[in-house]
Amino acid sequence: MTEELSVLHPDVVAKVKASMAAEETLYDLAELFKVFGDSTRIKILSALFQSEMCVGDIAVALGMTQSAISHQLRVLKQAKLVRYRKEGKVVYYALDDDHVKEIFHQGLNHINEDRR
Amino acid sequence: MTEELSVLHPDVVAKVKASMAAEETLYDLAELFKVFGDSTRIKILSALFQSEMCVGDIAVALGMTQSAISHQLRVLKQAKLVRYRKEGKVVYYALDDDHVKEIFHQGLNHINEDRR
DNA sequence: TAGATATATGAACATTTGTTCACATGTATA
DNA sequence: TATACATGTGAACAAATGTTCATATATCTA
Repeated sequence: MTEELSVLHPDVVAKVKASMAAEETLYDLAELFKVFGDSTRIKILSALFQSEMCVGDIAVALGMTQSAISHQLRVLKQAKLVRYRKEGKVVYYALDDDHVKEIFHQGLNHINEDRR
Repeated sequence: MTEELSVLHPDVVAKVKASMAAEETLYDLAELFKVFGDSTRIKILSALFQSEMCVGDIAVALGMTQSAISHQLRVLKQAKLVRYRKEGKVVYYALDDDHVKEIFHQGLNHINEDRR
């Protein structure tokens, strides 16, 4: 960042900078997408698309360790993408809101478009 | 993955596994979101939201190195999130399609919902 | 043609991240 | 109450990732 960069289009740069969302908002947005950007977490979300599930069953469905799933569920929980309810020693996880589904579907749209 | 996991709800697991998208599709989806999951790339996309821009101006607008921007533009290009056109020695980048905007906005919706 | 400018790229380095392993916590049941 | 079971969690390790630095490539202009 120490290099000297000349501005080719000062008007454009000024207008663009003025129109951009707050630094913090963009950071939060990147953090949100980061959560979607892991195949284990995407698989978990995809599974919960169908119905709520407990931790052990998710692990079996994905062929992964209970511990790995639990770690990732924590990430999804912190991002408010999933919610949970306890029933005795079993914990059931479910998608938290419909934004998850919509973000998911928009992503699929883009991917399918690529394959035309 | 060597541990023994018992299935608590065999019916649910079977139904969920049957309903999930193909492994490869979910992998590609995660790869797509991974591209959105970096604040530099999010800022670049956010900037291009307003108008097309050349590499140097993006660097100035974001206060970052030309090299860093160029590296990230390559990632965005590979994911088909941006396209470019050359005009002499200047290269202008722009958003590739509207899915980018929609995914972006869905993400913002989720974030704003969190702040209620 | 030589030099300046805009962009691209490879290697190196530090940081982040996901899984594993071992074990802690909490709950049901014999 | 002791044991089994479901889940959560910290530390360690390997792999992936983003930036920097140096330099390559391409194009314009004096």
